[in-house]
Amino acid sequence: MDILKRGAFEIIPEEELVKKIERSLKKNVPLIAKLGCDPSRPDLHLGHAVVLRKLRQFQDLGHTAILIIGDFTGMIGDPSGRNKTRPPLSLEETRKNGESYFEQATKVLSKGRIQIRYNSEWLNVMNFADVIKLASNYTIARMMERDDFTNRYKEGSPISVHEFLYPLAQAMDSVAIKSDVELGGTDQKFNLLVGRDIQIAYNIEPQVILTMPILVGTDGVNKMSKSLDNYIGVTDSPKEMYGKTLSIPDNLIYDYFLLATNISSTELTETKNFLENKNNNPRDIKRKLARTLVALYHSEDEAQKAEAEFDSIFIKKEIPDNIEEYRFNASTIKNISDLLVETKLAPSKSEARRLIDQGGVSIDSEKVSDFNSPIPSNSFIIKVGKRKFLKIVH
RNA sequence: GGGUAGGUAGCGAAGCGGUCAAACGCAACAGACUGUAAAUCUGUCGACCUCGGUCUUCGGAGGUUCGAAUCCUCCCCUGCCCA
Repeated sequence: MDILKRGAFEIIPEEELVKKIERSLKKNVPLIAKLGCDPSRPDLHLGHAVVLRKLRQFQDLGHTAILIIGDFTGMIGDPSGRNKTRPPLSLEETRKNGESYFEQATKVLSKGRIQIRYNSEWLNVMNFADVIKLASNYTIARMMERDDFTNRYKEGSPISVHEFLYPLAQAMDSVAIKSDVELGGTDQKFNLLVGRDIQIAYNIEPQVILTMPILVGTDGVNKMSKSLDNYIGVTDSPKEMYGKTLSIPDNLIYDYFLLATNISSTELTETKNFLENKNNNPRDIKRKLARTLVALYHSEDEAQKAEAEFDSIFIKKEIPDNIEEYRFNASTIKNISDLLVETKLAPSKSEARRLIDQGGVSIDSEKVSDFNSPIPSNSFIIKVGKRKFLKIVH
């Protein structure tokens, strides 16, 4: 129970979870822990990992984890935290994303004691009468309790009727798999609670809900999300992961240790003390955080390398060793600005010119001053901005 | 169904016949600085070329005009009020 409570924001109701666990131990029947995944954005980041890691703990305690891939609900789009209607996706798209989601999720989850279910399995076969029956179990007033709906309504921005169906559809997932516990971020609280109510309406023992805090993104302000580009992806390269971690504001260090790593509670306390002592440089502990994260998703070895590379590029301002290579094709590329566009280092020629004008481009450590400069005839390394390198090979 | 207010660059939001590629804010990008890819400051931020220009944009399609994001017509989308 202590393990499960670590980092958790809320468990509703906690006593019920205790009872379920006791019963499970006595009868030797594992609990069913549910986690719904939104396959509309298939790239997982540390924010998703917070909940996945909690699910992993359930697995480690011998319970069954069920990942619900919302291939069907993905067509609706979760309105949580949104101020806009989401563009709907096709079933095929959500399927495909679901597969990649699973692949990434197993970086955190154990492959044993896990089930994957696609919710189109039961949602796609419901007919209109079934939907009406489902919808009759919930009221508009209760739907409107949700902040995002209320806000959008007050602001006068559109809310489509089908968006009301989202929490209900998600609740049907809980009915279908008879979940004992459902995990989610605090922003999912409403949806998870609807699941409880709908389970009761369908005469199923209601699930306990366990919410995890939302991980703040690298900008230190908003929740971590791909669309805000303040995320650290679970598939990010060691280099990226390390660098992004160092860019988080100092006040997030503790939360990241708590929510995104496995360090022991004694280490957590040490971290806290370290940060509270004004004589310490937070950078030191942040470097440890970055190493820990890289080690978790890659390896200890990679973590060391990433750190060494980071130091060499940003502290000593050297050029990294292993740079991506690009095979140069002389027929279409005449000058530097063409090259920037061709290699996607710049989105357009105007942009390429701007970069050069502003001194953002260099070749073998020499600033490029003229966008019409010819391409050197031997291989060279081109650098754009602070951290984009590309080796051009003839 | 009726009334009314709107749809402008990635987002928010000015503009309401020429001086508008379109103020301003945010985001983004580059530079300086820094332990950092943070903060701050400076610059850039439709496309294309010889930097002086050229071309395509302001929900969509037509029209008026020497000239339209700005006026007119029709259509599509959204909010609000009334039924």
